[in-house]
Amino acid sequence: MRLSKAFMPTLKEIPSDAVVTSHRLMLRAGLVRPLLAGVYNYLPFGQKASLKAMTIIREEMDRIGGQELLLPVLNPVEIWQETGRDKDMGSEMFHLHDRKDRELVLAPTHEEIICNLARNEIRSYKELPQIWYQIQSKFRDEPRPRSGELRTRQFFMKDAYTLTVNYEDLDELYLKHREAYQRIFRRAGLDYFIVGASSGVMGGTGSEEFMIESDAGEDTCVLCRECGYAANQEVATSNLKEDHPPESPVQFKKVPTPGKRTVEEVSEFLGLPKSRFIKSLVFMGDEGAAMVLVRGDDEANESKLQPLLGASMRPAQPEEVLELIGAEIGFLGPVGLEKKVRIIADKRLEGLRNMATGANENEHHVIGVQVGETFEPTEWADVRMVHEGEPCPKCGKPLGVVRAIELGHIFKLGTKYSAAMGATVLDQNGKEVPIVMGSYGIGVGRLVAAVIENGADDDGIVWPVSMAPYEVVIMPLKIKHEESVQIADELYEEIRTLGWDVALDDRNARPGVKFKDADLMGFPFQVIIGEKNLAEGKIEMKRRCDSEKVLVAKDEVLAKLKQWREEDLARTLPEA
RNA sequence: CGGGGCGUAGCGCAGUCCGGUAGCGCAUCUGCUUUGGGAGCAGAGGGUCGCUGGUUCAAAUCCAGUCGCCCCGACCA
Repeated sequence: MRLSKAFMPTLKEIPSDAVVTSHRLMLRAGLVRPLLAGVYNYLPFGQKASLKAMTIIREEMDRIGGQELLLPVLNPVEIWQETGRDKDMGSEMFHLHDRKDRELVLAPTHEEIICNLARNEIRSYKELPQIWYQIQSKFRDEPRPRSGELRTRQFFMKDAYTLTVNYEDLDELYLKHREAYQRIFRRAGLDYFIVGASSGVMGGTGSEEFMIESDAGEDTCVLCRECGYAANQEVATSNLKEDHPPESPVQFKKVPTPGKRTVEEVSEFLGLPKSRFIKSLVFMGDEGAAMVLVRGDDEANESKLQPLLGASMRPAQPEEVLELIGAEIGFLGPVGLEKKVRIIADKRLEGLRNMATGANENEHHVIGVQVGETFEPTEWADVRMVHEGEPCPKCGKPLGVVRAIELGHIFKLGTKYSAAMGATVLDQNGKEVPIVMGSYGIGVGRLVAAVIENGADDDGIVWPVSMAPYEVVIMPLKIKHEESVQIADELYEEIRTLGWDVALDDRNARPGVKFKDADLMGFPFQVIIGEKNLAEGKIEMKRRCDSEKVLVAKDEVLAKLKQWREEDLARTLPEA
């Protein structure tokens, strides 16, 4: 690529509304431009980086036997009604109407379409297993697009689906995807980790996410540096022991607490530690209301509640609470409600003595509550949020909490979709069984952004060779100096014949401009051809990742480039 | 959807409080000089001040509405 002809609108100044590093750099380096909230133009250099990511993904998917196909983005809404996901997705799905006023949607994912294809075409277990994948635009009307490429409304995604006749085969293909993903992220140069995750609206029997640690991330993960336990905070657990010494029971009693609603306020008012409170939260779910109890110094984890309360779960409105219980939020408690409402108590409350909680009467609380005696919850569950420093559930060492970017998510779906849509095959016994499915996604734009986020410095992007739009830039510093230009041209042609992606900065620009752009755009290797060095038969080379600079003779440039390239690729080599 | 901020030239901003001829830097175009870390001089082009309505002799500026963008939260493969 001759940069004098390239469309590469780099920015000297930082765009004012870009906050996260990757977004700023993608704008400044001329990779993307916004069109509307959460929708971006990919300019040539951005597209080239995406293509590098897609190539890695394709190679690794093909390696495990994946077959690439392409499914339509435009879907009839009816197919989504079959599984009820048109409702589950709600306004996250884009809806539109065709000229005959038929309702269509833009696909946010493709389980239904895959299922439809399978039920039409697959009859026998002998045609299974199948691994199908595609790389293509997804549309999701996010409530709040943000952080540049990290959360958009239209984005490229590699989504893969496995079809098997039983769960053993699913487990095997799931593991294959897990390994393929490890290779993909390794090859992109990312220091990823894998966490157990919540399946959310996808459903199914288990899922794991591929994360990289980053302050720009939207997920929070709990990690044990000691034994390697890792989980999304949505599902993380810890091994907290009860920390209250045994003591003799306090008399159960109702006490006035005028105007004191929060645990904070009441605890100060009554002179009891927050850990002595039972926090009572009311949620609405698929089967009506439920009261959720956690200790006063704990937080309820709504992701853990979702499986218990169903897809429609949401916090109850103040009016709903008042109608249900007869008291306002702030004065709620489980005592006396056992017959009236489902009570889900966090396991940490089990057996606690002398607790305080709301009296279900405005301006009053009760003290001397003995859990299991004064009231008995409907069920026990782990519904609390795990925090930094709590003991690891596996080894007991203190847990760490980090922000992370989710790059990939793999799901064991089971038969949720195939059963709902009648996608069945005949098994070895001639019995009709629903196809067992798995689904596996990687956000391509997010992957590119994560690589930038991961490797940037004050001067700009630092691409690994594997992801760089161009691996080398040749920079004749003075375009009017014929010898510089001639040598630059020769090197450029020579490197091109190797099949490398090489750029020639033949712009008639001052050296400073070329240096700044080269650093900003993150070419892994710079070949700097200046008049003075050339007079001594030397050419300067700079490696972007560690700023190593060397002066070499002209005929040594290629050897040095090869060496650097090998070293760089070795860093991103997946384990065998 | 709740809270906050911002819309003035391609980009970054001032001007708005206190109404009175549309500004600055960078970028762009022309010419000359310059060429190892975002050049210098001289000249030039470019703006319905997001949009609609209102107040006023007069609105970028005041009032009302509306649209868009960003941030925090809610939500979320």
